[in-house]
Amino acid sequence: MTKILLATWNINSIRARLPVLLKWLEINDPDIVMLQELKASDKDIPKEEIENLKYNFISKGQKAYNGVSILSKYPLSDITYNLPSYTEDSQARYIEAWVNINNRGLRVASVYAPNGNPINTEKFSYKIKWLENFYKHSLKLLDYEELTILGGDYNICPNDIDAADVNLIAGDAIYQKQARNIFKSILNKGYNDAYRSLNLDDPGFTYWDYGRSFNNNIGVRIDHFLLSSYALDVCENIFVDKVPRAWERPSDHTPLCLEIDV
DNA sequence: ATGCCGGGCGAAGCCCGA
Repeated sequence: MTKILLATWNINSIRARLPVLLKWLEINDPDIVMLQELKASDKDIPKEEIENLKYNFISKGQKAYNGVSILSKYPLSDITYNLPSYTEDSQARYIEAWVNINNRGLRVASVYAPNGNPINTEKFSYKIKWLENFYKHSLKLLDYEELTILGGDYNICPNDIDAADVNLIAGDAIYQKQARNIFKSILNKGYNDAYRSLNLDDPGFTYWDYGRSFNNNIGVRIDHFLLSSYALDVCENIFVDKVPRAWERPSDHTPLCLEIDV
């Protein structure tokens, strides 16, 4: 058996966050990392520094906004650079790959769902359209009957326990029923919200606004690992690493970590 | 409880994030 540590992290600019990212990688030595919000085109991503830490690095970058990547100590293949169900999407929000681990493996994706604010605008309808297409593709992946791990910033706060104060986000796109219902549909079709499957009581916040929110613990749980049942079966542990959120020049998100034994 | 932070772009002020 091989123990694998995975993480998903919205780093809010890979260039501004490079020192924090490299420090975190060196301390924790994760095997697979899904990053979101790189805010850089592929040519502007400092991938050599990451590859120097013995990672295979793939990305779908975009100038100024969005951008997703996967880091892996194991070989990556069968790479998909967008949602096959939404190839006309102009924003870099999805990358998927097969990870070969000792001639077995798992399928992973780095997911960055749209923010969707303000509601009652085309930004929110785009969020819903994107999520519907993600839903469609995620169902297709279930047919493969693989260890499937879809990690990312879903920009969805699934339930009341996932927010410090629901009154603060009542009008926010992350808390709208339309978006939350799509998330629930994905779970109803067979995916597991890994954090909530294993932690019934801890809120598990992964995001705190810049300013005083982190010190006051006014957070939300919007970053998630969605697992096929085969992946949940090999899941050993899942936890939020709040440490880098307290470092200098942090991202407003902190890593969500998952340990599996395959 | 809004962008007052923070980042990108591009060279001031606007777009974006949740």
